[in-house]
Amino acid sequence: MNSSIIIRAPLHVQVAERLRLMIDSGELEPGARLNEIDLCNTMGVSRTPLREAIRSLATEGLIELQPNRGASVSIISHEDVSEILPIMAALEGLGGRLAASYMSEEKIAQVRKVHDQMISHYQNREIAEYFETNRLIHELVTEGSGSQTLVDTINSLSAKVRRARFSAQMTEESWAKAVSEHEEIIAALEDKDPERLEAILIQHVETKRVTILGALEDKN
Amino acid sequence: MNSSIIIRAPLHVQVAERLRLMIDSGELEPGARLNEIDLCNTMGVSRTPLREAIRSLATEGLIELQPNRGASVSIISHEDVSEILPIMAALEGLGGRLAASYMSEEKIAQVRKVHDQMISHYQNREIAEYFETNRLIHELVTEGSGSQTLVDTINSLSAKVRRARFSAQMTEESWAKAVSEHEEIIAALEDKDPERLEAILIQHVETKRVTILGALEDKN
DNA sequence: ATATCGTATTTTGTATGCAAAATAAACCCA
DNA sequence: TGGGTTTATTTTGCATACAAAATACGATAT
Repeated sequence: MNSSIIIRAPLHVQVAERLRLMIDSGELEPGARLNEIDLCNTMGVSRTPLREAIRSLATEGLIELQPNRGASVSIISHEDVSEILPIMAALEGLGGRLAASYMSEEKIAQVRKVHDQMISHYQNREIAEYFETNRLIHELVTEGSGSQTLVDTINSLSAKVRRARFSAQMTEESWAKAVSEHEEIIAALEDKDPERLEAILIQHVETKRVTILGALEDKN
Repeated sequence: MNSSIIIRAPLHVQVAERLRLMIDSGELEPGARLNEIDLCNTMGVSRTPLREAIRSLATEGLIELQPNRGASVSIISHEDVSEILPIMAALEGLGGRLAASYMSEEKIAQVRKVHDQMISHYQNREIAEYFETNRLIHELVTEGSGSQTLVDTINSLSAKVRRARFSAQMTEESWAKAVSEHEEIIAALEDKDPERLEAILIQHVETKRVTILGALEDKN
């Protein structure tokens, strides 16, 4: 029996991943039209799997479909951010509350490790690495809730605001605030204090909301 | 200028709607395999739009995809319900909190009207009508939050548990409890008391969780 | 009778072709 | 020259055709 078979994902899945990456990285900017033939050429696939991938991303909300007029990268508005972040706050809060109760010691230690890395990235002003470790912490905490549905739901919302790409314009002040909140997060987690962790996470997302909206203001 | 042009939705959208209905109604049972050719014949469309629709429902989570092995209606497990309902509780709670603050008098009056209808359906033991008005009340309240994203997110989660189809097995007791909670919901809404409405809605979803899990127990 | 191997059939995955709609271009006429 | 209409081109929507994988079937041997 051979367990080293290479299972390659269906093309439409690969294409979807790649499109997600292109949108996430900004290679495909918000509002950009997706020309099927162009994308087929650059990806080396036919229109069928591409179109299937586009349909997927459309139901995820990353792309918008206009009948007979093709697809375009959906634009994240001021209002969208104002709607999405309170929802994320409630969900991250729920995740934290559950995580504080159910997370294993090993998992908590792992979060602590990533937390310390993040702090060091903060001190060295390595913004990309900071954001990645930051994201990872939130993911680990949410995973600690033990609810995959919760992880998925938050991820799906997070993917929409991620494209707002506010990190570059983060002020020294808001950055410091976010870091200090993270100190509280790790403390509440290690103390296994559900209510406190929930409250901090909700506050933390609120801080993020203000930061993002500030960044969007400046741009528009 | 002619505003009476018939804009027909793309086939893949129509097909997706129909599939959703078939899943919702139980015509396609959980676990049922979706044979593309059969479905094409019954719907009178080609495989292309059908497959696009299937991809959509898969990202919605109503359908599961197995590479080279087709799609099947995803099965809602005990664990899924236990994961989804706490999330819905948090979100309905958030929606209620916002609705109590921002909902217009007219909207509140509309909810009251549907509420009274629901009570009368309860008294007449018209279970289907009861569930429909019940669903509508929750939708109206959530809409009252003013957040379309919230409505969509809750709907997407709701769609997954709806298929658990526990209504038939609802006990007289749990039904009475749900109704009495609804009395509190409408009261808190008319009093414009955000905290109370949030608390009741969270409790209400908890009641629902217990009821559904009870029904699933009996079946399996 | 059953297990296994090989073949046939079905079913899914991907590419291509054709029709309809939308967009761009050319043209005409005031 | 500018507005509007007609024609050409591009682009999307849908159907079909072909390839690859999976499943079902049957024959053979034990």
